[in-house]
Amino acid sequence: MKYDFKQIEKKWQEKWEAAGAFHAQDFSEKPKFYALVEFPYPSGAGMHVGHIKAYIGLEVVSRKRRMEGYNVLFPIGFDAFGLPTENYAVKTGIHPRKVTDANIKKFTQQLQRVGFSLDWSRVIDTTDEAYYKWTQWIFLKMLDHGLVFRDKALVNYCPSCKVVLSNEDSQGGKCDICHSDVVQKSKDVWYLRITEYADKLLEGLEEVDYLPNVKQQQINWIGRSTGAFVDFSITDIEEKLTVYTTRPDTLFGVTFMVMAPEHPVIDAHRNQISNMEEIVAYRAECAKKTEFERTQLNKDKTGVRIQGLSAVNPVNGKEIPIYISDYVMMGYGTGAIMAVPAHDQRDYDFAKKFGIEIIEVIQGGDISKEAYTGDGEMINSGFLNGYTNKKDSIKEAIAQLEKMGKGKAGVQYKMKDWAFNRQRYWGEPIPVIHCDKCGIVGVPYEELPLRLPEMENFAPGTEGESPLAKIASFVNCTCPKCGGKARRETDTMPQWAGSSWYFLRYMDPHNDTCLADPKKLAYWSPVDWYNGGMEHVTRHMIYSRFWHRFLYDIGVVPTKEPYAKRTAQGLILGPDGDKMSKSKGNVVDPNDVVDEYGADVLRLYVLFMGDYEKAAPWSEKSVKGCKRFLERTVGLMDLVQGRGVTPALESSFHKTVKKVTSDIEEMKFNTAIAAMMALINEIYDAGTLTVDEMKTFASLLCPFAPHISEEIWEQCGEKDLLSLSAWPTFDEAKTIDDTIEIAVQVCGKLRATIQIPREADQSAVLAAAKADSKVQAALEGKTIVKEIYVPSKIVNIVAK
RNA sequence: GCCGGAAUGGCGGAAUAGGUAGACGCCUUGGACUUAAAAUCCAAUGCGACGAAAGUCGCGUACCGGUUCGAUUCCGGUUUCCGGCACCA
Repeated sequence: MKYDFKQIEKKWQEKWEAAGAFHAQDFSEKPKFYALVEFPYPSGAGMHVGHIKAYIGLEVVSRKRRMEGYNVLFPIGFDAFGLPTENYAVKTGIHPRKVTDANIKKFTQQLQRVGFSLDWSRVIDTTDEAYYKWTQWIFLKMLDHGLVFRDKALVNYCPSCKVVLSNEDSQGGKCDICHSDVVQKSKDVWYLRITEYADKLLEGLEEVDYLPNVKQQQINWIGRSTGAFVDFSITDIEEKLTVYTTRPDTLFGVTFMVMAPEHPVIDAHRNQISNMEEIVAYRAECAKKTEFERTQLNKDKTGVRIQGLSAVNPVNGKEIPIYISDYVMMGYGTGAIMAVPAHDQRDYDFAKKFGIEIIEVIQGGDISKEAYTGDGEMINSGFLNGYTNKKDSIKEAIAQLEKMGKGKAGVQYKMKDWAFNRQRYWGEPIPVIHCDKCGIVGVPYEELPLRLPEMENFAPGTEGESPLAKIASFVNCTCPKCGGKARRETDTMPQWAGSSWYFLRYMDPHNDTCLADPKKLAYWSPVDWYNGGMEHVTRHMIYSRFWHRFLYDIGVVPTKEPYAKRTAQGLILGPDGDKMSKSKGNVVDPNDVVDEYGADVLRLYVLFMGDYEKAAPWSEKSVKGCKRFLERTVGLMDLVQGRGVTPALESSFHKTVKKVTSDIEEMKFNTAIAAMMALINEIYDAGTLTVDEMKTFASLLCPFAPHISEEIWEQCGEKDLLSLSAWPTFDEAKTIDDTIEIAVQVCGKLRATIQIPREADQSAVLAAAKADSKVQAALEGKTIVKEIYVPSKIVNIVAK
């Protein structure tokens, strides 16, 4: 038999398609299995091999599960709204719709050439109005439930892209898209109240099976901390200054307070402040710095004392100064802190610079050198003196504060509300109308989808306005409530919107009366296994978990959590060991590999190159090794004779079936393939195998290299598709050898290996070990002190 | 700085409820086939020393130390690298 991969791969892809082999059945009698991979953004560059790696893991699992009798849903779609396409449209004048369609076509063709067992009847496209109708619907539901609000805020603004960016999109002070410097700008911003779901998102993690580091990253992202809100009175004014602290027990060590420069208390009491000019100047200085600069310059503390206002420590009545400094953020806690320089390094640095008193309240460090943040006995602390346990002292401090009416226990999160608008064309229009009389009014549900209007110039307006603002017919409308003249919102939703619920749409992709039929949602939910990149485990996963939990709360979806299990694949690095990127020119195109070696070789190599969860560099040489393996597999056909079992191979077959079966479930694809390679080497040594063994081998190989496996299956006389046939089984008893090899050590050093019957007892094994000539040589002239036998593993004889 | 994860031959990587380190593949070397090359097949292949050879001995899982009959695996410390968060009070 010849290995003509081009002809074989085309043949089987057509047969699978004609048979609808991979279409999921709604409401089948079989157990369901929903495998989800992160749908791609269809960029103009097409897919690279990293995409293949991201999908191939669950592709193998899905193919195996189908053979095991599951009703498998393994869908794909396209997350097609987004800036790169729009930027391309601005540059070339080609409509994003056309660009998107062309890119989707290219991605589809690439995916199909690799032979993925995806259900192509359920493809979704987030830019399809039949899809984004429901994205808008969910937004309106959130608006109805008070989870949407609008606020003027300093936002991250990219002067080059002319868009407002979320904190997540502007990390490191650089725009995620064009990498130019981000500046601060005051804007009206739409927010989703994700912070209201912080505890639910945290609790939900307890019931899901995510990789431990994925869970940990989400916990850190949400950033829950417990502590207390403490009220400080301010001299001569009524208002109190409330701070948040995780260590209320250090209150006796408070020697000053710090507010964020923009704190509203300052403006409210400007008349009492004698150095307002100095404060205004400092504010101007801070505004010039981007958030990135603010956080980078964390060594050198700057600030200004507010002259005319001072605070009173609620536990000891001491009057203390108040400063403003940009090391305190308006966006976390209350925008003001109580400073405990003896036990917080930032406060310590500030106190040293401004010559403020430092009072030690926890023993154990040397506060002449640095702040002490460890544990120890409380001192100089009135009613808290003598406490040595942090938990107890905090508890006592809160109890006392509550008694005095000066404070209460509280919780804070690092996670912020989700800025949910972009001034861009290629996104879902936010379905909201501004009415002078009625305020913000949602577009009526029956008017959805609110379509993206046609236009020709996609360049954003100046000052970060959306291109949609230029279309009068879109902007001008009537208020659905009062019927008066009104203006339509012109901002669109961020890239993350469409991907926050796409996994639900796959369950019922063509429904036009609801986002998905509740019966189908009930059948398929939740996603059994979700695989994707580590870069998406915080933003995308937390956003989508938030949307899903909201939909659960309003009775739309049947489960609290969308994803039962989450894994992540490692990157494929370029042949040079660097991250693949267009600019470095080290990108490997899957089409090139398929052309030269075939889809089965590509699939096998991506799985074999290393631990699936770790990064590994591409190696063309090693690709050839996988090709050899498939050629040797084809070559087995020449050795086939007879039926039944080849005695010399029987145990090896059972062992390999066992190993491949369990390795796939653990995503240890590399060792599964290694086991099949080892088996094939054994078969060549034996020089013969039966048709039945050949078929078993093809079945095992099918999830990895399905085209050649189907071909072999057919050549063995089978009429039905191997992809829909049964997964091989093994007999545990036949994986156990009668004769086992035991290593014999003398004083911990390996001296010999002996063959013994499995059931041999300890004395027989030790006798055999001592009878070995090499062991005897090592024991020569020594007396045996101790003999250790670990059944079926090792003998160690200790001698002096 | 904080939170995760990792470090094993020339290379990608196997093996951890403590038990023969280096499976499988790549590279390399020798041989077979061939007019020749490619492909294929067979053999060798952690490092070092001795030996004509069969072989023998020693050293080896980032580094230092510990527990143990026995440590890549467990414990303490150090270094380096990768990922995430970062003035979060």
